[in-house]
Formats: sequence, structure tokens, C-alpha cells
Amino acid sequence: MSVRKSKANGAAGSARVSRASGAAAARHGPANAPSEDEIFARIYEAVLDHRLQPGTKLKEVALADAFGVNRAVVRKVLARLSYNRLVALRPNRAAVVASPTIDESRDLFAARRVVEAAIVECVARAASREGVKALRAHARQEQDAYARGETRRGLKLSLAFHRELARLAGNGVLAEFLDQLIARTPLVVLAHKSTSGDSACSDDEHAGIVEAIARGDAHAAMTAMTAHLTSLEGQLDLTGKTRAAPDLAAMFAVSEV
Amino acid sequence: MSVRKSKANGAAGSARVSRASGAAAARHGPANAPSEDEIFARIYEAVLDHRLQPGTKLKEVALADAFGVNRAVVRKVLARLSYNRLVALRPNRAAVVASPTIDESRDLFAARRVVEAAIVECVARAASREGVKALRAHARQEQDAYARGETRRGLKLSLAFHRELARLAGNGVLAEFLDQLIARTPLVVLAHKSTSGDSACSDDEHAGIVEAIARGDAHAAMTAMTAHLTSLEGQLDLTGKTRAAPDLAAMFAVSEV
DNA sequence: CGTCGCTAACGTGTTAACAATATGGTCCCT
DNA sequence: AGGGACCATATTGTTAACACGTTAGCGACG
Repeated sequence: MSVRKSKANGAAGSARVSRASGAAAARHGPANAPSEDEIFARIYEAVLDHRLQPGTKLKEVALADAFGVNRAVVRKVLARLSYNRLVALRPNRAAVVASPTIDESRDLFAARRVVEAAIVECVARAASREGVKALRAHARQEQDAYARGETRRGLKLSLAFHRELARLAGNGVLAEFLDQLIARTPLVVLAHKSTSGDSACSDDEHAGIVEAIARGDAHAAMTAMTAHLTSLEGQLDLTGKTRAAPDLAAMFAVSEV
Repeated sequence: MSVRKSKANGAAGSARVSRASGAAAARHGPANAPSEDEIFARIYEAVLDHRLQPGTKLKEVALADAFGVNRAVVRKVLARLSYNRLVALRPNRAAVVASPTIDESRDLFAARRVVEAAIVECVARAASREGVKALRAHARQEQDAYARGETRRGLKLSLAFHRELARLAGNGVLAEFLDQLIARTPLVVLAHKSTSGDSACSDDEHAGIVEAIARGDAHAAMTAMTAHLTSLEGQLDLTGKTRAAPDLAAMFAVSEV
């Protein structure tokens, strides 16, 4: 994605922190000012962890304060998040975590079926030994996480499984697009999940997909993937509720994973 | 909350222009400062028209000067263009018009085959009378433009044809993604076209797709679309050359279409 | 003669002050 | 007592100055 990484971490970093109020900066760790990418990831993971629910207002100064960075940085992060449809930014109003509509959710899953069917087809046709091995290991790891009750970790691994699949397909453009779709999925699920049951990718279905790929059975793999996504979509319903949950500083300070 | 609002638009706009140096602003027109979207569109069309070739440096101050806006606006536009992979922005270096690699070009066409096959399938299955009619009219218009020798206009209509198809499919997410792919395609073609022949969508192929849709023959429509894209891809080769073409102010000032 | 190091200009990245707008409370009027 | 307009505050949007890094030209040295 964006090529933004190495900048004035050393001297400028500490100077920046000292300015942005040592109190807020100190709350999330020593004197490290998170980079743009880190902030992006933090907010994204907050959505994954249900700490940020759809409709939550993301005020620039509050975020800047929470992360100990400048408002401009927050602004860029919010722009990126808005590109990915994770937040909606309204002119002259605070940005909010996006609240995907029912239609958008349906379209999202339909798009994933199209893209991921093509991806597993590619992978099933040109599957290397190592690739299949890595996929099996991935599915196993995921299963373990769920078995141990580490839901958050399991969810992340589930997403990573789909990403790994896209990587193996060898089409960078498609992989990049799927990345966007995957990023939006948890938000859609969160916004429209039917019950409190943490709807995640079932590991059995992932395993089934891997086995079809290992057999080189492209048709079976595509069918399994389509069914998998349809089953995921089936866990949703049409109720949409929003909640407010401020105090971003505390929220992000806690999870120093 | 209804009273104090009717003033800001006019005043702010003119104030902005007056600051940004009347000389530069005057070069591309009277006192209108283009919006962010307009600048985005202008640059995008410049790529379409081969006025901006891959590798051309896009300096922030030069662009800001050419359009008569602030550097911050240019910066946001460049970020958006970079998100769409039309420009590459390198840290602490001038942004350049992207030079798609061979692999990227191949992946792009493969992705388009996947997405557009799914799209025409949807359209063929649920095609309304009006939709087919609009498509036919579109193809006709396109053909006329090419017949009249209006290559630029024909190219734009070709792109619009694919966009219209995506719109008719009714999947907003997929349409949005295809939009990105379509936007990148001219750049890829420009970067790797085999000869000087302006490779554009053949209108005959478009017409064939429309007729398959009109018949409700999803399979034929998908085949036609896939073949169409493959034929387009076939017009490319693997030579990559870059040229420099500065003086952005004059370039954008000329085309006050 | 080629190559390395230095210096100055250029261009991007960052920051903080300023301007404009929405929001929420309060007061007045009906 | 209820509703609407006004004022104060909070928050976003814009602007210009500054700091940093890169690039290119030039001179010295091997």
C-alpha cells in the first residue's frame, strides 16, 4: 500500500512527544510515537476486537492525544481508513466508524465469493507442496487458538488464512483487493451479527478447502469456498444498532499487546 | 441552527483564490479554484490523454501553482491517486506517474477477467429492458465516436461502457473495485502498448457482449467478455520506456475542455 | 580521467496558528 | 410550558512558515 515508513523517529520523535503533552503520550507507553501505519493497525484491530463499534465518533484531537502524535497524522490515518470504508468522514463533522448497510454487506459477501472462488481455483491448479503445507499449518494453528478459547487470536488467524490463500494465488492485484474486502468483513459482521455468538470462520470449513486444494480439485475448492462464505453470511441478520463508546485514550492505552 | 450559514461558501472560495497567487490561478481560467475532485479528474484525464506519461514527476508546488490551490490540496489528491495506483509516492521524493510492471499488468487483466465475468453474468441473468437498451445506446455512441475519429472521446466511452455494466450488475462493492481496475488499465496500456496504434476497446466486441446479455445467455456473455479482455491484453508487449514532460502549468492550462 | 566527497538548491514532511463550521446550552418570546 | 433563535464552545478545515532529507553540480583527489 502506501510506502510510508522511515522518517524522523529519533530526534524528531522525542521532540514531538514532548510537545504533544507528555501525559497522554505516557499513557500508552514510553517515549515512542507510533507511526502512521501503527496507528492505522491499532484502530483496525480495535474494530476487530469490538472495542470500536460502528457509529463511534473518532475525534481528531482525541486520537492525536491518545497516540501522542500530531493531528495531521491522525488525519491521514482517517483518510486511509475511509478509503477502506472502515470509517466514514463527514465534512466538518467528526469521523465515525462506518456502519455498513444491509445492501453493502450483501454485496461484500457476493464480491468475496467471486474473488475468493477465483483465488482458490488458481491455488488448486498451481499448488506447490510447500504452499499446501503452509495452509495446513495455518488451519491447524487457527483451530488450536479457538480450542484454547483465544477468540481474538483465532479471528485474526482466520483472516490471515484468507490472506495467505490470496498470496498463494500469485495475483497481486486480486490479493490487494481481497485484502480490502477482508478488512471490511469484521465490521460488517459486527454491525449485523444475529446473536452475541462470535461469528468466525469455522476451522473445519477452512480445513475442507485446504484438502480440496491438496487434491488439486479446483471445482471442489471453489464450491467449498463459496459455501464457506455463504455460511458466514448466513450468520447475519438485518438489525442495525449503534452505540457510543468514547475515551479513546484509555481504550488504546489498555491494549499494549 | 438555520440562520447563520448562508455566507461562507462565496467568501471563502474567493479568499482562497486571491491568496494563492493571482498569476498562476489566472493561467487556467478566471477566479475558480478547482475542488479536490476536479483536480483528481484533471490529472486522471491527463493520463488518459497521454499527456502524462509513466515516470513523469508530479511536484507538489508545481501542481499547486498550476491549479491555483494550496499544497495541502495537491497532497490529498496525490494520496488518492496513489491509493488508486495511478501515481507512486516515494518518501521525501517527488511523486511520479506510476509505471506498472509487466507482472502487475498481467495481474490487472486477470483480475478484470474475474470481476467482469461475474458482472456480465449478473447482468445477463437479471437484465432489464431499459438496461439492455442503455447498453446498446452506449455501444452505438462509442462506435460513432471512433468512426468520427474522436479517439479520446471513444476511449472515455469505452471505459464508461464497462462502468455502466458494473452499475447494472447491482453490486456496489464490485462496481467500486472494477472502477479502480478500469482506472488503472489505461496506464498499463500506455506503459506497455506494442505499437503506436491506440489500443482501445473494439466496439464490435462490446456489441457482441451486449447481444449475449440481451439474449440472457450468461455463459456466452462471460465468454465474450473474457475474450474481449484477453484480446485487449494481447495488444501489449514487454517494452517499458519512460519519458519526462514537465511544465505542468501549461499542460493543464491548455486543456480547458 | 574517473571517482569520491562537499555544498547549495530544491522538494517533501511537519508543525502550529488561524479561519470557518457544527453543536449544545440558554434565553426570550409566544 | 414549549419552541425557536442566539451565543459559547468544541471540532474540523486551511494556511503559511519551518525543518528535514534528497538531488545535482562542482571541485579535489587518487
